[in-house]
Amino acid sequence: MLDIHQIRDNTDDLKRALRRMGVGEQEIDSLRTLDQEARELRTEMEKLRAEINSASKELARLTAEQRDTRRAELRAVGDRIKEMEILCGVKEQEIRDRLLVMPNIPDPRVPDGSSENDNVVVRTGGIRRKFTFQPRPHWEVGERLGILDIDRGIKLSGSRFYVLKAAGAALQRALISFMLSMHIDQHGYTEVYPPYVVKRECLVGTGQLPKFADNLYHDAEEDFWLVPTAEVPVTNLHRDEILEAAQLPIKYVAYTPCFRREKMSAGRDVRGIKRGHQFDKVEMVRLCSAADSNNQLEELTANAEAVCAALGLEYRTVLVCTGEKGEFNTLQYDIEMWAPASKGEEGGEWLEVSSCSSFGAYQARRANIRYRPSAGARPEFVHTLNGSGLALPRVMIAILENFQQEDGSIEVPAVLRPFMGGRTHITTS
RNA sequence: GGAGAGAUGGCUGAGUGGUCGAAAGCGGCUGACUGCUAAUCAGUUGUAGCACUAAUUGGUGCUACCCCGGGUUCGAAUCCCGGUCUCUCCGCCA
Repeated sequence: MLDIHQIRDNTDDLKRALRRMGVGEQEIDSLRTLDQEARELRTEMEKLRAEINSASKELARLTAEQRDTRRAELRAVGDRIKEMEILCGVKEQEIRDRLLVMPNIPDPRVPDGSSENDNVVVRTGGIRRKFTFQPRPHWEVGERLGILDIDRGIKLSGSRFYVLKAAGAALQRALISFMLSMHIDQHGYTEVYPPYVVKRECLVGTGQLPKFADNLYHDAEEDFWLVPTAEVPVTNLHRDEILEAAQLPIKYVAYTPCFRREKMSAGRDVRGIKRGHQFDKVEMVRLCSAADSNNQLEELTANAEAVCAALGLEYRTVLVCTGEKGEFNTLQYDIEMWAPASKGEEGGEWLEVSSCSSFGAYQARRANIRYRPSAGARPEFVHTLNGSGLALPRVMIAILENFQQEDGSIEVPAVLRPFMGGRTHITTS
């Protein structure tokens, strides 16, 4: 969330910046008024409380008779404080609630726009594969080979679930192992195995709550929440902590399943395995100092691109526009892989396999993650970043569609073979 | 799941209604002494909010914070209620 001081002291700059994210000026003005009112109340209350405190100290030294009259007066003051406390509490809660859903200030580099057509391609990699036959969509390739079973996924759990079998399950597992190894061994990340179920504070910390509760699976009995991304447990590892400057940057990588209700995308991407309620992802998370976060984002994005390149798949990196990016990040790069048959009859499309974002201090302020710039100095909020490295189903789609052979088999990307017992092809037998 | 014990500042740990933001020790910082280190001695040492002050990274005051949330009281670390977490013992279990 934003710092209330920013709203107080830099109102005009803030208005200008947030207008790009669709926040009206009156929204900020009313927040300012609310803050002003709450502070006046709070100041008044503190004065009254000071009166009681000093009077109470005297009271201890008075005789029994002297106390009685004074007591009655003080009790009346106490009652007034209680009334004000309630009123002030309501206002302060309102401020907090509104700050928690207010978007972050976008980086000046973020392009304005309302749809993916306004995203800017900043890099491309790999080469497009040429087919001597009509490539089939992944659901056909997978079903024919007996490695993908969508019908039985639906039987077990309903729409947007699927089953991977035999070499399909092995391929996904190989991808996970390969990605983790790469980030750990070549990119210097520390692997984390976090809980897949977290408390509500974690989701408030990274921003999913309160605004996006709709997209989360929730166990009401224990108030447990299934993680929609490893970003949530991993970023929250250092919630309410003060880190040493020497520890930064911290680089974590975690493989987890992700659970999402996808209510908002009902009817979209229903074919195949592109969008499910449960999917696997390898996620990178970084915590760093404010001065370092630009570099950290470039590095993190490069780490995700390295996976695409190693697999030998065509990809591109886009700078996401104001209307399409996450509301709470400052800057977002999406990495997309080309899937030649993912739209069935209509042909191919770019699939988002990674989203790499920098959040500035926005999440750190929510989750209270700080660091001490030098010994004895005041703690400051860290900057947080995260990015997929990568999301499994879409990479599976890209592999199934790009590496399919005319005979219906799939060539296993060379870098994955060591993780699949040296296997070079997935065939029906 | 059952029974019991506990939660205090960076750490250990006292404190059972006012003089407690909190003893003592450790640690940290500053200074003195010493050729250096160590030792010793003296001083100092929590966080946040707000107001005032306009002071080249400050100063003064007030408020809040002794796990969290309520309550009693003129006054709560201390008493009462609810919750969370930790530890020990028993049970169960991959």
